[in-house]
Amino acid sequence: MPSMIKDCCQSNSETQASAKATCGPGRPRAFDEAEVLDAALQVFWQQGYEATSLDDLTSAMGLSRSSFYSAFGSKQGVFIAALKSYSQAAVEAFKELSEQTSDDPVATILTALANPNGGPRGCMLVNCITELAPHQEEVAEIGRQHLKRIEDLLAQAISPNDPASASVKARALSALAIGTLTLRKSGVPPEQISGTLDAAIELFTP
Amino acid sequence: MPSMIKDCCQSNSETQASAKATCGPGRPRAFDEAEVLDAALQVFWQQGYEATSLDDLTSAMGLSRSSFYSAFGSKQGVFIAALKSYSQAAVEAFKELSEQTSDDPVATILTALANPNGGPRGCMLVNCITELAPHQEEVAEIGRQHLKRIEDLLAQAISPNDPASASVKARALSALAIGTLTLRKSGVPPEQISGTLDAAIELFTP
DNA sequence: GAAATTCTGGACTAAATGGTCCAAAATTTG
DNA sequence: CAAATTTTGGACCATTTAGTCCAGAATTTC
Repeated sequence: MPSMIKDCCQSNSETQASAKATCGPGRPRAFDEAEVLDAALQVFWQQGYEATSLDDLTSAMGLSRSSFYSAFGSKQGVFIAALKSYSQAAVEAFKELSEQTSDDPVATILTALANPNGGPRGCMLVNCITELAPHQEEVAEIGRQHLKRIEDLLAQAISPNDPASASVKARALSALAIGTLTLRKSGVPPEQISGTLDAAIELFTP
Repeated sequence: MPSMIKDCCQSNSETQASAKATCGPGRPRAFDEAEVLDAALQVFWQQGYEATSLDDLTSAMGLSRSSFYSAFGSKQGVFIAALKSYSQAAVEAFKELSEQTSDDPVATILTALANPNGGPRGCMLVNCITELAPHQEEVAEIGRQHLKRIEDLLAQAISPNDPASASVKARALSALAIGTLTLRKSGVPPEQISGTLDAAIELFTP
């Protein structure tokens, strides 16, 4: 029976993935959970869920199969954990962006939405919704929450004093941004996409 | 040496899939190629490429493995054939729609784009671009052509006398429609999506 | 009706899949 | 240093994967 009193370990990342507390005696974890989770994210992002194999994952994460399963339980497990972590980080980044931008925050956010960090891989969550939402309710739910947060951020940017009034417009704009991600994935050159986006922004914000 | 003179068979469908000419003596094909191709399309549409197994396909198409491979060559083979056939049919349908509609053709086309026959499965080509375009250039190319055709149709509807001038607007609108497909897939109720679309149309067509 | 030709079903293969398990090594606390 | 505890690597498993192959049935032309 461990004492459970001392404040535990270096678990600063607080992902809700593994319930295992690595306290007391015994060999400590040799990997940083947030780090390997991000590695898994990159692979899923690049290849999609079905096309990613266990070997792809473990080798990218630098984990043995045992460590993998003991830490995340299953392929589904890492996937959901990675997806949640992605959503959280992405929303956070957009929030900061909108707070830092003083003039024309709408254009700034839209441009960022349409040119995600992932580059041609697009938005991880949009990809996952397309691939999995119809068959995995949990993914659909994460997707809906994510989209909602993005829309709220946009509404806030459009009309800081009365965000509710801009909700429809915000949704339309986010749909527009999402659509451009598909254009990008199909190989349409970035300049053309930027042009399209600029024209749309002009129409939307008179 | 067959004579090669008589006009061949009942091959009215003209899909570019199988090079096999079923002329001369011998048992004729027991299935309609276009029909089974459509069956394959439905499965791919519902499940995606990776998630669809050979057994899924053959059982949906009502074909034995031998017939399947002799007719289509590979899983990739049917997939590409089905995708091309889908694109052709979809573009044709939109063209007819835009020609039949006299007043507000833009709204009509957009609404149709955002509410595809596939229902919650969305647009087959958008799904495939998201899943495969980054790794399969052929799919990307088919996707680009498809999108281009849709955009041209929209530009024509927006500005019948000078379509070129409306190309950017057309692309923005198609991006908007594509985005709403993702919203739909994530489970956003259709009424909300319609509302969003109506608002956007109003902004775009003053 | 006979020969020719093609389709059909099912058995088969080799590889890859997600997941399990255990002995050994490593690192902690006391 | 010793005991306790946990990670680790790799072997292992049953299942599924896309794709091949062949003997027999079916249907054509002549």
